[in-house]
Amino acid sequence: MRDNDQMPGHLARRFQQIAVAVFHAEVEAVGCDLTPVQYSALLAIHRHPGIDQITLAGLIAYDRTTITGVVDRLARKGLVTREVSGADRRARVLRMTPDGGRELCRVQPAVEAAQEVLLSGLSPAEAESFLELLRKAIGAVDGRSRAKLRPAIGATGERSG
Amino acid sequence: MRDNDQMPGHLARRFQQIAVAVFHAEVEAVGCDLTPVQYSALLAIHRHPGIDQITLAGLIAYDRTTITGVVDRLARKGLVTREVSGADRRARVLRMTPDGGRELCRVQPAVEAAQEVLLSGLSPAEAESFLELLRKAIGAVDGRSRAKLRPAIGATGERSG
DNA sequence: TACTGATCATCAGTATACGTCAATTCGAAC
DNA sequence: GTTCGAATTGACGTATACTGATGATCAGTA
Repeated sequence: MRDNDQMPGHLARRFQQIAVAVFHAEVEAVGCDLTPVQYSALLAIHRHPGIDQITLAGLIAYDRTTITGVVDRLARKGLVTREVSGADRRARVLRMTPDGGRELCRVQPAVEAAQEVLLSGLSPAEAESFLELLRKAIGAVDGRSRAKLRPAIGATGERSG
Repeated sequence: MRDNDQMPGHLARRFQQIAVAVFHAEVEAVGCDLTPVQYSALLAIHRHPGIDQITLAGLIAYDRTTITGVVDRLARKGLVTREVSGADRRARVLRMTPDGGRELCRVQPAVEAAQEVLLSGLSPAEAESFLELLRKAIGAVDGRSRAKLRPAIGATGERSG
């Protein structure tokens, strides 16, 4: 039996745990109240106005049911609007409000700072190599997070909607 | 604004998300019902019989309030026992049951398999380099989260204060 | 004995994450 | 026009994770 620091799964959990804490600290420091997931969603909605929730989930690799709560909280803060689509009344059309735009601009430097803190233990060359390997590792097993889901539904990230 | 691919925080979340899914798949395949966190806790209790919950939390870098629920579920499955310590009536002494030992043995190959799957996109040299950088990055920012890594003081997990 | 501060476990509240199921709606076949 | 399969969303249950608060206990002190 290996030690915990030999287990990529454990290290992944630990790194992500710290990443969330660092994000919270940096974002709070600039007076914003956004979680990492809420930031990702807000950014995606900004880049894809009128997106529906399923497509949004695919874009940032979230579970479909998780998006409901995330969007709910963003809407409650007045950062996005969620309206029934005219073309497809099942779908909810998501748009960023002016308040959402301001919040996104305001939080941006904090997000950048958080990413730098996370890699502060590595030299620039090491950081680059680390991200490269991380992307490579993810790429090889991407789609595994859907392994237990019914196969009929589309893959994460591509819905060409 | 960077793309998600350039954000270590996002990549960390994605990698961890996949790690959990792969773990679940492999563990289910051998007929076990353990989450990654439950496995870590069970292994730590096996290695430190009589450990209390706070020390356990420090060993595997969990939040102290999370441990309550994790141990609760392990106890409900009959894999560990939780009794009030004779020396310190605030503390709960944790021990693995024979059933817990059997479950741990049975799940071990699945856990190993999951770790291999996670790194399947990397060559052995790359995998080693990746884990090295991951450990280094974590080491530099460890302590930023509420759940800090704290090595056990005594061999059996006694913390004397 | 009583007070004080620290420690251990737990609970309430919030948020992420996933699976299952139900309700609604859409598109297409009948 | 109604029925049927598919798709979108939401509700509910379970698990992890952290903040803040509380109760119980321990150790030290007056």
